[in-house]
Amino acid sequence: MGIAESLRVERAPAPIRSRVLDNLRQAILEHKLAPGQRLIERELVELTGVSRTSIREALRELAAEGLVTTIPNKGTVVAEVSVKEARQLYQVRSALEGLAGRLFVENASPAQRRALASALRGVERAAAKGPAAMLAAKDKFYDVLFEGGGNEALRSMAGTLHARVNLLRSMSLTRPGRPAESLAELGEIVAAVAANDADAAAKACSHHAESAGMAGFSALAEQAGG
Amino acid sequence: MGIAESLRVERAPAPIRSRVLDNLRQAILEHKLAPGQRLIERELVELTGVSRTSIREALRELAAEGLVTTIPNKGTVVAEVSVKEARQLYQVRSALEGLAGRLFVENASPAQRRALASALRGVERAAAKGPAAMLAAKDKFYDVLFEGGGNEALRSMAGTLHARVNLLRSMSLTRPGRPAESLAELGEIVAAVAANDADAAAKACSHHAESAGMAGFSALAEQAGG
DNA sequence: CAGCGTATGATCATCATACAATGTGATCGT
DNA sequence: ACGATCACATTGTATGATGATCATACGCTG
Repeated sequence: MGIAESLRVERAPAPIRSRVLDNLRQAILEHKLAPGQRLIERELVELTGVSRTSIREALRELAAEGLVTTIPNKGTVVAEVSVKEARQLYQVRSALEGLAGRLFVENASPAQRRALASALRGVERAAAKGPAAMLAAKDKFYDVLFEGGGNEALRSMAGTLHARVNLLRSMSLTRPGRPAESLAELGEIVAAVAANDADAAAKACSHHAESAGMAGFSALAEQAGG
Repeated sequence: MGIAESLRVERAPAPIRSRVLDNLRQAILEHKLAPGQRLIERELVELTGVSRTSIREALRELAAEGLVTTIPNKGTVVAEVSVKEARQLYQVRSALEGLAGRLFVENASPAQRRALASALRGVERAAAKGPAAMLAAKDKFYDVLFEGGGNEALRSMAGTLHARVNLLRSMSLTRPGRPAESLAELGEIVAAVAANDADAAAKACSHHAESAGMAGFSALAEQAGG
């Protein structure tokens, strides 16, 4: 690290509202706040210790991200994602991940390619430890993938998309056989990257996203049906 | 229209902040507010006649949409899109429009297919009237396209993306020969739709977006270079 | 004149408070 | 049981105050 970076004082005392925003977002993603749950401003004020102004501004941003829904004069609730909406979100996600795969092949550095292979091994190891660990490892895999593609806009859009489908996925990888299938699909991605085949990588990424969506839906259907 | 729709009273007294939001968004898209221009809260208060509270909340949403940039303790400016960012945005857009084309073939009703062909003829007519008219007609074309695909999430993401690249495109169709080229590409989309070939439609849509991006960039390069 | 420190003004960030508008549920009289 | 009415909770908007941060101008010193 050069002296310029080492001396740079972090220009981000992190405005309160963005810390509130981060906390709320995380709480939603971790399902500490369940979809449909009301977010009453006064309660948030008490919980966080910040003023209503800041709370409201944070809520506006969450609303723009699609993580909460605001009903005028009624209030704000954690967004609920219908199955239909989730299907749409997965379609979009599939398209974006296809692009991510292509860009990775086209732009990733050798180190990033190694990191992707390494992340795959991480997922393999995590697969044994249960769904939660595997999800975390997959997030890491995707981090590397999007990072290597070098497209910030893509990464951020995929991120908000991921957050939104996450509202629904409590059941993604709970189907027997799905983890192994998922692993195989990730393997194909890495293989396509190794072969430097952008089209194949795009297809593999897109296919994986689609297939993950399908798995979630059939789990959902079973749950609803049973 | 069924009785349910005909009796539905429009539940939307339109909170002030969302009207402010709409107005600001439109002003930005119409380049009445230029990229880089500062948006000073006090001035916005005076211009709009609403309180700072509402202004700030609207600005937070615009920031989440990527249309403005907020620098802590400094202020809010209309977002500036660098060429690099625009390239990334066009890549994403291309992927999304590819999906849109595929979904249209898969889901659009006969009426919507006719509307698409009709929209194409509208673009042809508008092409003679200059770039502005053609842009408007193309927006209409895309409206039909996304509508027919039936994916709301896709539509809305494409919308915000469109808004963001719009920050940069004053020169998209000003290149000689580009309008004709653009028309031909739209024609291919419609042809693929007529042939019910989802893959071809996806490719045609994606190609058109990509090619529009390229045209914009070379125009930009000329401008910078000359 | 270059460099430094200070004064000053503009603007944002946050907060506390107030009041109006709206929706919700309880109460009450019949 | 039914409808009107009232009370309460919550959001929507406005206002004023205070502190923080940044940009700029100014003046001092060597």
